[in-house]
Amino acid sequence: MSALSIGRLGERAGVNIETIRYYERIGLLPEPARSLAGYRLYAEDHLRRLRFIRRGRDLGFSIEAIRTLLRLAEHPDQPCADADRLAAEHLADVERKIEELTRLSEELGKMTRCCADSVAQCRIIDALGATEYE
Amino acid sequence: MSALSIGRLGERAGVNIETIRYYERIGLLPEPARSLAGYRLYAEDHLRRLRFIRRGRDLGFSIEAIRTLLRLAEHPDQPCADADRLAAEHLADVERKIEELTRLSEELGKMTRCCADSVAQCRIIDALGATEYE
DNA sequence: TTGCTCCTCACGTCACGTGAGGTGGC
DNA sequence: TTGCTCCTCACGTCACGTGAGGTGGC
Repeated sequence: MSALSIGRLGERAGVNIETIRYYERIGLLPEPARSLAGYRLYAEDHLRRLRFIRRGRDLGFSIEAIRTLLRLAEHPDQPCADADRLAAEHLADVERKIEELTRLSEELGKMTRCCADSVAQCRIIDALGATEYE
Repeated sequence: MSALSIGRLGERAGVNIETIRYYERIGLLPEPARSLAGYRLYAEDHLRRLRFIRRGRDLGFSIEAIRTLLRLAEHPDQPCADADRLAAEHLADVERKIEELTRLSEELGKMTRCCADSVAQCRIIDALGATEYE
């Protein structure tokens, strides 16, 4: 059971060192023990928790959502309606964003690969209202 | 040709007042004339420019991209290859983001509406690695 | 001694929005 | 006088990343 340095922890979890310190500052990751020189010494449980956080971030959950999910994960006997609701809300957000971006890419698609040769005939500048300039 | 107050300008362009002052600070919108009391007095050209900026933002262009597009719009005689490239790059960004979010929504879709009743069997917590906790 | 890891603290990022505290105009 | 608009300036947002200046460990 050797302790992990912050560098090793970051490597194993795929998380930047400063990000780990940031998670500690905001109370997402518990403060680890320290060596005599003041180096952080992490246990296996820190690694599990940090990986949990990272997967949550990869899935696009906010820090506050992850905070809630971590609390839930610590109480396996409780109902998981909260987790279900968090995930459903997040999914709805993601789907809304996809719709928005799809509309956007259609707009942009109309504009690109257009240009005759000069800005005066440019559909991009045109779409932004540049024809009102002279 | 009456001048517009910042409030009227914001209304007509659909832009928040503080955002207008921010655009002025970063040099995106030229400094307007001032009344004796120090109130900003905008001309029609400011309105056109601000609408151009707003449409660009609505299309998801960065401030720096808009800065370039504005410069291009002021030179209608020049080739518009730069505008074309900016729009194409932006479109590629948007499409990449759509793909990412689509993958993400598929992941989330697998997780939601799952829960038997307790966190112990929760697919959401499970997916985040909570089973490694006990 | 060298080079690496670690430490803290402050500031930067992006594009704004909010809030404090005050003044001018009808 | 009232209420509205405007003014400046500083700080907050989100989730970090970077950089300064320094120290410990092999």
